[in-house]
Amino acid sequence: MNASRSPASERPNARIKLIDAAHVLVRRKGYAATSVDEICAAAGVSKGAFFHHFASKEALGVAAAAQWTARAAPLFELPPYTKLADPLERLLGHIDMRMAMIDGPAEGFTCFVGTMVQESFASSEALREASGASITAYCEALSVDIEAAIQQHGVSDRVTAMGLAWHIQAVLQGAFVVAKATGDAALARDNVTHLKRYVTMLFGRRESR
Amino acid sequence: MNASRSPASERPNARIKLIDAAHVLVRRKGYAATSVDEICAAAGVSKGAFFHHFASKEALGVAAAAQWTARAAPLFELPPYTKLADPLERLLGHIDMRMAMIDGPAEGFTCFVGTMVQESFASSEALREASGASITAYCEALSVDIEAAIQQHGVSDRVTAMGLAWHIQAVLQGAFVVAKATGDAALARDNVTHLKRYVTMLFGRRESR
DNA sequence: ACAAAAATACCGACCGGTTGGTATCTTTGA
DNA sequence: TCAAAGATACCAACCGGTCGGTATTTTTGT
Repeated sequence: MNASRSPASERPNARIKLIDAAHVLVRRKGYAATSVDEICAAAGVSKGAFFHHFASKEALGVAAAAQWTARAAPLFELPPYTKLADPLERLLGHIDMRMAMIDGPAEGFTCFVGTMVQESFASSEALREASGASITAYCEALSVDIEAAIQQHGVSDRVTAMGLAWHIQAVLQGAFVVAKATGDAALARDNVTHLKRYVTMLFGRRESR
Repeated sequence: MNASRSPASERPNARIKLIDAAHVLVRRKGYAATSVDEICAAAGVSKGAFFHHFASKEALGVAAAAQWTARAAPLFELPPYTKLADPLERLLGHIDMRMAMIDGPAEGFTCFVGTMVQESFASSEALREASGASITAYCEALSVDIEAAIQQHGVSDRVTAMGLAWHIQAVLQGAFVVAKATGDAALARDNVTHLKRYVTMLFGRRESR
């Protein structure tokens, strides 16, 4: 039993630096336009190190998608509103937080896996699957509070927790496209305002403020 | 006065074949991953012809974005629901039509400019601008009926015609991302159902069906 | 009316640079 | 001591783009 052993090859430094660099560069330029050399340069790591840790550029993409999921996890635990008693309040708090994140240049708030899957869904099943898994994990995390809110407040027929979670995800992804196309983060935030209004109306609340 | 003269370099055959091929290939694989050679092969045209009609790959992207706008125009004129008297009914009919279009493989119903702008917004201002213009044109066309519906039916405060048009656009773009990530067009259609429910609620209608 | 001239459409070989990936060597740490 | 981590050098395929040239159509001068 060697306790000093890292659990699953999570020790090395170059590996995580390469993944971080991929997150930055792919969000800015897309997956195909980002070269391995660029990622290495941004990570301050040699090309030999890259192919020591990853069998291919595609393998890096898969690992970066998994890391993206891990990176999103704190969003569901850390913020103050996650301690609220009412699950609907927690959900609306989450939407507010996602809206507040949409600020500055688009490459700073857009979704790594959302960007990557747009380019790879038809050409790489491995990348598509990894991206899909990351997005699905986000929706499943969201659906916990949504399900509780449905139990507590009731909701219109034919609305499921996962269905609404996917809709929230879609509005966010769509807002990112709008931000990229117009260069205007405020326009993207307006979409999330519509989303919040929809959720509020769905659960039969008066519109606040 | 020579009446047989074509108006503005719209005559050649290779040009439109190259743009059509670009629409197909970029929607399937993305802009960066689609090579000029591939586009030429798909169009059945030589590389020399490509660079005769377009100064660069980027110039083709700009032209293809403009053509994408032209291709979308009939959506606002042809369908039967565009003849309805109530602008809200026309709007809901349009949403229904967009939902019905989401079927089969994702490359068949997703948005060329939406895909392209995701990759190019930070690396090519020309492509970003051309894509943004195409999306904006769609929103402006949508906003005509929305504005009329607001006048006729009234709507909650702080909702503008263009703002709602952008939201509709965002939900569609987001639905495309969901379809690509999951490979499930039905999941993408569910998002548009949420959108239709939102619009219906916004205008104070009872939910139909 | 008609040939010369000019413009347009198109071709495919070719270029320098970049791509993802490999082979080999050196360093590090326990 | 020895395997993992990292670096250097290198490769063949492919990239966007150029080039010299031909075929066809349109314009022009008389």
